[in-house]
Amino acid sequence: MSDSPRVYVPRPRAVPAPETRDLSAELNPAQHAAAAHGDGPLLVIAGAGTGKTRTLIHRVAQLIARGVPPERILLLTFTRRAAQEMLQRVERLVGSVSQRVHGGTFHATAHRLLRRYGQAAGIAQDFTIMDQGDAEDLMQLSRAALGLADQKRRAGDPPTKRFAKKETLQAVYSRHVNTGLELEHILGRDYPHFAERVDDFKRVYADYVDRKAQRNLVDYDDLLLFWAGMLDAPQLGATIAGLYDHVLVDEYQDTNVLQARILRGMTKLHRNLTVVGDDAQSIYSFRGAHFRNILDFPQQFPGTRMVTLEQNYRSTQAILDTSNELIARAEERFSKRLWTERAGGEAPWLVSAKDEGEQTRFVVDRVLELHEEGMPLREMAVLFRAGYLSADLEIELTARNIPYEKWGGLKFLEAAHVKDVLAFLRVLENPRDEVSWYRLLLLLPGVGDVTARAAIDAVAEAGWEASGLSRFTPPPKAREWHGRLATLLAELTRAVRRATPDLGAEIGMIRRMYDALLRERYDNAEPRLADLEQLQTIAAGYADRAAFLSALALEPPSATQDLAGADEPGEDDALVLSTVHSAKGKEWDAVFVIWAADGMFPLARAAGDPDQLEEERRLLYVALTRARHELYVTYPLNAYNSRMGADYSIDQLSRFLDRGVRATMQRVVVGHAAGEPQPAAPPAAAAGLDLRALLRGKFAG
DNA sequence: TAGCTTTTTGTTTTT
DNA sequence: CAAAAAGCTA
Repeated sequence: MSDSPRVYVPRPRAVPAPETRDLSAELNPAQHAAAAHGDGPLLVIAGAGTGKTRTLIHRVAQLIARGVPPERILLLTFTRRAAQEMLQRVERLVGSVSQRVHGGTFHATAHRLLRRYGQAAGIAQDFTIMDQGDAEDLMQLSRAALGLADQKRRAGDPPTKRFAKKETLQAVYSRHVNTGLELEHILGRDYPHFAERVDDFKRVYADYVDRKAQRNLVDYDDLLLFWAGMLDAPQLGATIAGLYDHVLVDEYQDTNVLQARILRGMTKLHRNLTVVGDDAQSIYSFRGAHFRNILDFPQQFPGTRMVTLEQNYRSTQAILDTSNELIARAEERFSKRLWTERAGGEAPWLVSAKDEGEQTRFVVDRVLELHEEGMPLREMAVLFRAGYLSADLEIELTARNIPYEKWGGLKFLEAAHVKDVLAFLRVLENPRDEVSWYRLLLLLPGVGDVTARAAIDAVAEAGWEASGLSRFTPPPKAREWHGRLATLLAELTRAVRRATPDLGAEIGMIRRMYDALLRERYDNAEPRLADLEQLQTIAAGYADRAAFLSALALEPPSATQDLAGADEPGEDDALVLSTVHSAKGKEWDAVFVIWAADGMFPLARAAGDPDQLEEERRLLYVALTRARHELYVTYPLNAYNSRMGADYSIDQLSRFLDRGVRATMQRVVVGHAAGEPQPAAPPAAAAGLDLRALLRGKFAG
C-alpha cells in the first residue's frame, strides 16, 4: 500500500525501560495514608495514573512489615493480567516473602477454594470447568432437549419468533447470577422481544442447572456462586473466612454484587478489606459489574475510611486536559479532576485519515519514526474498541516485518480444532462431560445429532464409563470411525492405569486419529495442525491432565501469536496491540487510539442505551489515559463497510470528541483530503477504447 | 437421519 | 460476510 514501505530493522535499545522506577520512592500524603491505614474497611478512589497499584502494593508491604503473615493476605483482581502484574510488583518491592501472598483473579481463587473445600459442600472433587463456549454448548443441549431449538413453520404461517440462541441464553443466565436481578427484569429491559417467554427461559435454566450437576461440570458463574455459597454455610464459611486476615481488591469498580457478597463473607470476622478503584473507569457492566458497587461501599461497610488520589504521575498535562474534558461530560461519578506536576507536553493529535489504509499507514509510519528516535516498540501501543479492528494493521505490520503482540481478541482456545482435541482429554478426565462427548461424536463421519445422542445414552447406561461406547452399535455408515474412537479411548484409559500419564504422549495418540479428521473437515489444515503442535508442547509442561485443563479454562494463552512468539529467544521488543479492555491498568509512552469513528467508538449497538453509551465514554477515557507522553487519536473518513448491507460509508468522528474536547487537541489530515484534485481523465479517443462498442459487438448476430 | 443447500441473522469487551 | 438455523433430498 505504501510506495516504498520501510521495513523494520531491529536496533539496540537506546532508552532504558522505565519500569526501573524506584518503587520505594516516597509516597505522597494521600498514598501514604492509604498504605499505612491500620485495620478496618478502606476505600481508595484513585484516578487514572495516580499510583493506585503502587499504593496497593505498598500497603501489602506495610502489612507484612507489621507482622501479618504473607500467606494470610489475599490480593484479588479482576483480570489475569492485572493479577500477574501486581504480584510481580509486590515481589520487586518486598522480595521473595511476597510469594507467600495469595493472589489472583476472583475466578482463580474460587477455583482453588472449591477444589479444596468443595467436597464438604457437595461438589465432587474432579469437576471440570466449562468456559463460556462450553456453557453455551451445554445450554444448547438443554434448549434442544426441551424442543425449543426447532420451531417448524408451515407455509403461510406468520413468521414465528425464534427462541433465543444459546449465546443469549447463556448471557441472560450469567447476568442473572452475577447481578441477582430477576429474569423478568433482565428480559424486559434488555431483551423485550423475549419478555413473553420468561417461562421458557426458566425451563431451559432448570434443565441446564440439572445437567451441570449430573455431569459434574462447573461454569464460570458457579465458581463465584459456590464460593459465596460456601461462605454462607456456618461451619465451612468460618473456615474459609478464617484463612485470611486481610483482603485487598484492585479495580473494585468492576466487581458485581456477587463479588461484593463474597467479600463481605471473606471479611466478616475482621472487616479488614481494602478496595481500590475508579468509578470513571468502570467498563465491565456486561459482566454484571456496576460502579454503584464502589459508590455504595461506605454504606455496605460502615466505618469506611476513604482516601482520594488525584495527582497523576503518568501523563503530561496536555493529555490530562483532553482526558478530563472528555470525562467531565459523564453523567454520574465521584467528582475528581486529575492534575500533574508535569506541565506542558504536546497536545494530543486528532488524525483524520482518508480511509483505513491511510490510518494504518499513519500509525505504522509514526511508530517507526518514534522507534528511530529511540523509543522501544514495547513502549508504544495501539488501542481499539474491538479485536477485529486491528486486522488491517496486523497485515501491514507483518508485511513490514515489525514485531507485535496482540492482547485481547480471539483466543487460541476458541479455535474449533483446539476445542476438538481438548474434548478428547476432557472425556478421559470426566467421562460424564456430556458437552465433550457430543462434540467428539459429531466429529465422526456418519454420525449426526441423533446417533450422537444415542451413543451418549449408551455411555450413560454403562455408568459413564468411557468403555460404554464400545457397547453401542452404530449405524453402518459410522461403524468404522466409531470403532476407531472406541479403540483409542480404550488404549488411553489403559495407558493411564498403567503408568503416570504423559500428557504429550496422550495428545500424540489422540492426534493419530484426529489429524485425519481435521484434514477432512477444514480446508486450511496446516496452520491448524501447527496450533495442535503448540498445544502438545504446552501440555507437556503440565504433570497432570486435570491441572492442565483447569489452567486452560482459567488462564488461557491469549492468542496463537503469543504462543508462536513465546519460544523465540532474543526478540522481546514488540509493539503492543490491545483492546481497550485488555489495556486497563497499563501505560505506554506513546498511545494510538484507532477507529475513533462514531459506530465503532462508541459501537453502534451501544448508542441506543444511555447507560451503555456512558460506559463507552468511560472506555475511551481509559484508552486516552494510558498515554504518558504522546497520544494520537485516529479515524478514517471513508470505510469500505462490508458489514451490514451497505458496502461503503462515510464515517463521522466519534461523538465523544465534541468541540470542547477537540479544542484541547491538534488536528491533522493524512491521505488525500477532500478537494484534492483528481488526475484528469485522458480523452476517450486517446485510450483507443470504446467500451460500448465492445458490448455491442458481444451480442451482434 | 445425515449431510447438503438455502435462508436468516447480527457482529464487544473477559473470567 | 460469516455463521447458525432452517429446509430439502436421498
